[in-house]
Formats: sequence, structure tokens, C-alpha cells
Amino acid sequence: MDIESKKRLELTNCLCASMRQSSRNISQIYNKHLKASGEKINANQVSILVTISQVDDGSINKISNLLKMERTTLSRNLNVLKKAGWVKSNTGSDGRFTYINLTAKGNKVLSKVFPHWSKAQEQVKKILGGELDSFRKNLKNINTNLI
Amino acid sequence: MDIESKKRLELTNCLCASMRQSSRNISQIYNKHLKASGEKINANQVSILVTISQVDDGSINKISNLLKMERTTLSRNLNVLKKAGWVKSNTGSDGRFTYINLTAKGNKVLSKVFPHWSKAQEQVKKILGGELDSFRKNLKNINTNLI
DNA sequence: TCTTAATAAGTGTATATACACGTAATATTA
DNA sequence: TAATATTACGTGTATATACACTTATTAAGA
Repeated sequence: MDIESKKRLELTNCLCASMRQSSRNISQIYNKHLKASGEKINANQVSILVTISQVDDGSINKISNLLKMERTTLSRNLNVLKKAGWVKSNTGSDGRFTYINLTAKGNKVLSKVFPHWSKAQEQVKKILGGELDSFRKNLKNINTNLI
Repeated sequence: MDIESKKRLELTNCLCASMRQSSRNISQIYNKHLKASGEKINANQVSILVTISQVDDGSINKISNLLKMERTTLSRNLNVLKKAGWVKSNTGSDGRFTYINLTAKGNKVLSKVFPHWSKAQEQVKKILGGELDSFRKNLKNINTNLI
């Protein structure tokens, strides 16, 4: 009746579950450090701001491709960033496009939170130790070859 | 005015962002395979059901510790699983505790989706190739030593 | 025993995620 | 040029996540 112990053992080693767990844990670390900045900002938002800062007049599609983030997910994340005043959007000459850019305030907040982000990054690097490069390569591999 | 390119370069290599990206990508892979099972279930739910199946009368605190998932997050995830009929909860003799168990239906769905979960797992294993073990070790390291 | 801890879990609020579907604008083609 | 297809983006809906706060129950101490 119950799921066999063999299957259960396999399921226990689910890579997706481990991945999600690590993602939650690491996110919490970064967010705790970012909180110390005094700004109401999180790691996900920082990564979106950074990507936007690298592109001039990027469309939502373009930014979402760079972030490998579902377009509609990014779209809703952008609403939060716009409300915070860190991002502005303009309609292009082609009325279908929405061009996304950082505001001066968005640039400022990035500079302000950088040292706190950096502490989080160092903390995670420390835990990975000598495995850092290989771990990075594996993540890149997944993010490139999956789907 | 703009955030300096040196900082920007560092921010571009954010381990949290890479982690979240991988987590999203891998989750989508698993969820696509699980969808083929015909059951309305996702990878996160599978991992919760598996954990519950390993413990008898586990409290919410206990299950959340095993999953390293925030208690309130698990609590809300459990509502979905209860609604689906895969999980039942009982109040213990100590009125503060809620004991969580799988239903027969929950066991059945685990067995049913197992082969589809397995395909997803194989797909990710294939991408990691010889790096699988080291990657697993790194995730475990993060999930053990973080926080 | 009555008051006060401590413990377990729920709720409010906000953000993140993604699939299915809809809409508006531009491009293509008959 | 009018009909159709394509493209870019938004919306509806559902789940996931976590912090701050609250509530209910039991345990401990005066």
C-alpha cells in the first residue's frame, strides 16, 4: 500500500528539492545582510536592478531573457521596483515595447546596498571554499543547458 | 553617478541570483514531467509528501525542520495538500500540536507520479554528468552550514 | 493555585513564480 | 488596402515564500 522504500529513498535525494532548499537558505542569508542596509530591498530585486543597469532601454522580453526569468514574473517584479522609484518604464516608438531603465534613485540604492550584498556573497563563498569555481560552473551549466 | 563598473561586475556574479535561477529552471523541468502524470502536482509538493511519508504523526515544526522550510511556508503549503486530499492533520493530546500524516490517496499519488519524477531527475543528472556527486555535496554543505 | 514562561501553530501582509489566456500594436500577405 | 499573423505585454489564478505579529495551549514558578 505505502510507497515502497526503494522509491522513497530515491525521492529523498531529489535534486529539485535540494536546489529549492539551497535557494531558500541562500536567499535568506542575502536578505538578512541587505536588511542591515536600512533599505527595504531583497536579493532578487538587486539582481534585477543590476541587469537593468547593464542595458539601455531594454524591453521586458530582453530583460527577462537576460535574467532567465519568466516574462510575467519579471513584469510583476518590475511593478514593485517601479513603486519603490528605482525603475521607470517608457513606451517605445513601436507601441508594443516597454523600455525599462534605472532611475537615479535606483542607481543610488544599488551603490548603497553593495557592501551589504558583498558580505553575504563572501559568507557563501566561504562555505563553498575550494568548491566555489566548480559550483559556479555547475550552476552555469544548469542555467545554460536546461530546458 | 552610475554604479561603478567594478561593483557591477561583482554583482553580476551573484551566487544568490544564480542559485535562484537554477532553482527556477530545475523546478520547471520537474513540473513539466510531473504534469505528464495527469496529476495536478508539482515538485515542491512531492518533496513535502515524501517527507511526511517518512514520519509518523510529525508535527508541523518537525516536518518544517526536516524540510528546512519556514514553518509558516510549510503551513500554507500543507493547506493545498489537505485540500487535494493527500494529507490529513489531527490535533494531538497536547492541544498545541498538529500531527500530519499522508492519506491513502497521498500515498497513491506518490506512487503514480514517481516514474515522471524519475525522468526529470535523470534529465538533471545527465546535465550534471560527472559533477553530480560534487554538486550534491555542495548543496548539502550549503543546506547544512548556512544560517 | 494563580500568574507567568514557553511552546506550537495561525494570520496579516508583501513579494516571487508561472501557466493559461487576453489585448493591443505592428507586420505580412492576399 | 483589408484581412490575417506575429509580436509584446498585461491579467486571472494559483502556489510558494517569509517576516512580524497574534492566539491558544501547556509548563513552570511564586
